[in-house]
Amino acid sequence: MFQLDLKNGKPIYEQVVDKFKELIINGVLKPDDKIPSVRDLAQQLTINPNTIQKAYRELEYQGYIYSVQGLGSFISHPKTTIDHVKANQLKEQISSDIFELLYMGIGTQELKDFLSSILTSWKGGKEND
Amino acid sequence: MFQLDLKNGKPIYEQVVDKFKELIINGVLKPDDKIPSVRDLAQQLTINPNTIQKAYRELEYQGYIYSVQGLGSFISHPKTTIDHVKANQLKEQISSDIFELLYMGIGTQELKDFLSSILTSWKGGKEND
DNA sequence: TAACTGTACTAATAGTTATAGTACATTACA
DNA sequence: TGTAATGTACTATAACTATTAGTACAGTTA
Repeated sequence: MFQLDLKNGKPIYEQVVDKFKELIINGVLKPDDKIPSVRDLAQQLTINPNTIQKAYRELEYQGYIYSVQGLGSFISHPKTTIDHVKANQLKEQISSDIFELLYMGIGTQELKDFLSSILTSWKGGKEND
Repeated sequence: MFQLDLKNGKPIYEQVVDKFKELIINGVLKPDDKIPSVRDLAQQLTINPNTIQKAYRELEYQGYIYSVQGLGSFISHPKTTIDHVKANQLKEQISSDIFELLYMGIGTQELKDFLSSILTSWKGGKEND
């Protein structure tokens, strides 16, 4: 399903969480899609099942998947209400990253073009709904 | 000089690093400004000097400060060349954060306005050079 | 010399991460 | 019914990280 970088410094379960979030946000995984079982994915990635379980628990806590005993784990439906606390955290992160880029000397026009290209490339799986 | 959140989950030395980076990037601290000694800042924040030392070592490694034995630690002059590896890492982080905001349901126009306001507010201490 | 500075260690403690193993409840299906 | 697969919840252990504590040394200033 995807690759891991075990020498990344970043905890394995966080890498799993991030990968799934990326696939969900980019529309590769769609609502009610089934994801591999804890034991299967652990075997595929040759890591311990507990590590996957921790990742799935975190993904469920963050609202990206839901799990049903005996059935498996599945992609959640997007929320209809915005979590403003989380949104503001993301905004602050974006803000400080942009400031750091500007401090490093990136051109204002280059930065604008980069941000425009992100907005343009946003499809997010909405087109197939 | 600033406040710490000891119950943040984030390591203390990383919080110190981030705070200094913020002050430097926003132009509050200017090149060759002296920052508190390892022992002084540790006393101010009531934490261990080794934690501050680790933060300063990291800041020096990242190029934000320079230290001179017997003299103290000071704000570095901005680099004249862009670190493209670091710039690309920042771009990827910005990109995924923006996608996450869009996935959460933030309006495209609201996002554009937010990004514009960041660019507008960029002064970064260049005006007093 | 005395006081301050950064730097480099060792050691101990607490917390986190990952692995290993076990057990139990729920679901689907033959 | 029974079996296999699933999620879930534990305990235990080892390795690593973060933090504190203490000591020591070298360079700078007055």
